[in-house]
Amino acid sequence: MTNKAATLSDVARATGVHLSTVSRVMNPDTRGMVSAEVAKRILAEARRLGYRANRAASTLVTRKSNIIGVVLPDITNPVFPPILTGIEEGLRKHGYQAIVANVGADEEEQRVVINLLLGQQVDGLILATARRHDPVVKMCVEQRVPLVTVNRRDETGTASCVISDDGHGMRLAVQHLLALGHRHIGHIAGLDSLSTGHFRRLGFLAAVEASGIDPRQVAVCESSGHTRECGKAALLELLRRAPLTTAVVTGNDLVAIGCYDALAELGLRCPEDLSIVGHNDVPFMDMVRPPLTTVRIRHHGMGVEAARLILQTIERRDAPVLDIRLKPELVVRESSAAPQLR
Amino acid sequence: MTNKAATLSDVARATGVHLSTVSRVMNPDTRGMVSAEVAKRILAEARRLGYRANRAASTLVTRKSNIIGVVLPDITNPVFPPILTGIEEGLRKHGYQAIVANVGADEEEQRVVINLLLGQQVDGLILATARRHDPVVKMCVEQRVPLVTVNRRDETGTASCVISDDGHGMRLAVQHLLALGHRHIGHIAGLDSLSTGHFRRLGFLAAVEASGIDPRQVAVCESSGHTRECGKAALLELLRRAPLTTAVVTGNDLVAIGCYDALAELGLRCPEDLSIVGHNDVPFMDMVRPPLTTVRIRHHGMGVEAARLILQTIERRDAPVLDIRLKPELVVRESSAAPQLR
DNA sequence: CTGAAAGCGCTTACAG
DNA sequence: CTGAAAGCGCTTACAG
Repeated sequence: MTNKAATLSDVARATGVHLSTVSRVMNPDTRGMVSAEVAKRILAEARRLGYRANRAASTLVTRKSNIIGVVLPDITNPVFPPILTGIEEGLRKHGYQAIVANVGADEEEQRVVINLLLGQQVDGLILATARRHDPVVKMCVEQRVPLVTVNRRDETGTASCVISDDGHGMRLAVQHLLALGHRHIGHIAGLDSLSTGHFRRLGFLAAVEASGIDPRQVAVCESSGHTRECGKAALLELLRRAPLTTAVVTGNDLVAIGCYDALAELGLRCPEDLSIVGHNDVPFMDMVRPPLTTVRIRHHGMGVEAARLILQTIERRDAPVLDIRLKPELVVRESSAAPQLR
Repeated sequence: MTNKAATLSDVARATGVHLSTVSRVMNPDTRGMVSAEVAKRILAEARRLGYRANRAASTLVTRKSNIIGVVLPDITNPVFPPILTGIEEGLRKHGYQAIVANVGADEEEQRVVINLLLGQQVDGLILATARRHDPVVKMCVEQRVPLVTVNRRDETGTASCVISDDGHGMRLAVQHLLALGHRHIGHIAGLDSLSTGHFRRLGFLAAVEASGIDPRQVAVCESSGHTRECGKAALLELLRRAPLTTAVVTGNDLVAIGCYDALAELGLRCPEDLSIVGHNDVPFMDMVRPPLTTVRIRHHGMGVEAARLILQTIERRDAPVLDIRLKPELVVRESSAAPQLR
C-alpha cells in the first residue's frame, strides 16, 4: 500500500512498456491502437497498482476538464435541487461532472466565483443566477465562455437558456379561475428584474386580456421578494387596492403561502373568500392547508435540458443560441374554488 | 480580445521579466519576494491581459487542488441543501471549493463517483452517504483519503464525523410527551443501517427507560423508507400492534407527514387522537395541518463544522478522528397535545 | 531581488 | 503496434 498514487510511468515500469502505450490503453478511445495481449497485461497491472488518471494533468494537455460550473443563487430554495439533479444526471451520462457554487445576488461576489470556476478550467457554465439584464452573463459572453442560463433568461439573447413557458403557465392558471366563475382576479408578481417575474406578469396580463374581462377588474401587485413575509404584505396591499378581488395568482408558491398568512390575519378563508393559485409546485404544497392549486414546473427536466444544451454548445462553438421553454401544467388542489356570492 | 487565455509567460513577455517573477507576484504569499515597483507593473499587465491562473497546472505541481468532493445521497431531500450551504460557506472562507456529486445508495455507483472525484485531485471528501457499516468509507480510509462524514456516522470510527446529538433530540421529544401526560408512546424508527435511524431508536428507548414507564406501553416500528408512504404504512402497523398508543415520535418529518395520511385514512385526528412529533424540522413543517412539533436539527451548522473538520484533517495528517455532535432543539407546534381520556 | 531550469503527470504528433 | 520526445502552464529549489 504505497502512500502516493500510481502514475502512468509506474504502470509502464511494472509492465515493461513505454508510458505512452499505457496512456493509450487507459483511454478507451485509443485502446484499439495497442495489441490485445499487451493491453490486457497493462490493464491488469493498472488495476493491481490502483492506477487512477490524474485529471489535472490531462486537463492541462487536452484543455478539457469535463467539468461544468453550475452557479445557483440559493440551493435551499426548493426549486433548485431538482434542477441540479437534472443537470448532474444529464452531465454524468456524458462523462461530465458539475462543480456547484452557491452565490448571493451580489454582482462582485458572482464575478469572483465565476473567475474561480474559470480558473478551475471548467468547460462551460450553467447559470441559474441570471437577471434580465445581467452584467455577469455579458462578461461570460465577451470572454466566449460556453454558457447556458437555466430557469432564468438574460434578455440580450446572447446566451442559450432553458426556462419554463411562463406565458402558458399563467394562461392555465387564469383560465382555470375564469372557468370557476371568477371575474375579479389579481396577480402578485415576482421581481421584474428576473425573467420569471417578468414573463409571468406579462403572461397574466395577456391571459386576462384575451378573456375579454374589464381591465379595471384586474389588479397586479409586486412582491418585493420571494418569501412568505413579502407575499403576505403584497396580498394585504392588493386587497386594499382591489377589495372586490376573489382570486389571486402568485408568481411563486412561497408567496402563495404568505397569502395564506395574510388571509389568516384578516380572518378570511381560502378558497371560500379568496382562491389562490401558486407557481412552481415545490414539495409539500399538497400538505399545506388548504392544499395549494399551483402551476407545476418541470424543474428536473429543465436541468436535464440545460446539461444537454451546454454540452452541445461546447461541442460546436458555432452552435446556435437556443431558447428552450418547457411546458408547465396546472395542478388543481383545494385552494381554488368558485367565488362565493356576496 | 484574444481567444485563448493569457498565461504566465504572456504576462512575463509583456512586462519584460521572467515568468517565475510573475508567478511570485500572482501568489500573495510570495509577492513580498519581488520589489514593489516590479510587482506593480506585473499586476497592471496581468489585469490588462485578463490573466487568470490555470488551476490544473498549479494543482499538478503543488498536489493541492483546493477542492473538496462532497457526496450526497439526494439533494432533493430538504435536509441536504442547508448542509451543503454550510459546507460551501465554511470552505469558501478558506479558499476552497466544493465539487458536489449526488449519488444513489448503490455501492458500485458510489465507488465510481468517488474515483472520479479522486481523479479530479480533490484534497478531501465529505460524505453524507455513509451507512453504519460502509465499505466505501473503508476504502477511503485505506487509501488515506482525508475524509469526514456528515449527518451520518460510520461505526468503525475511523473517520471523523459531524452529526446531530440524536440521543438528546429523542430525550427532548419523549420528555415533552411525558410532560403532556402520555404514557403509551410509540416510535417509528428510520432505517437501522443509517446512524440517524439507529441512534434515534436507541435514544428513544433510553429516554423511555429513564422515565420509568412500563416497557410494555412502548411500541417501536421501523419505517422501511424515509417517505410518506412508508410512514403511513408504519403507523398503521404500529397502531394495529399497540392500539393504546396516544403519541408517536418519528425519526423523520416526511414519515411524520405519512402518519398524518394514516390518521386521515383511519378517521382519526391529530393531536386529539394521536400526538405526533417529527424529526429534522425541514421547511414548511409549520405550514402543514396541524403544524408539526418536531426536533430541529442544525443542518447548516453541521455543514459548517464538516468544512472546518475536513480542512483541519487535510492540514494535519495526524489530526485526531473527531466525533462532533451538535445539539438539536425541540420546536413545539400543534401536532402534540395532552392525550384525550378514552 | 530576479532568472534559469527542472519537473508535476499526462497526451499526441512523429518515427520506426 | 510501440517508443521517444515535446509540451501543456504552473511552482520552486537553486544560483547569482
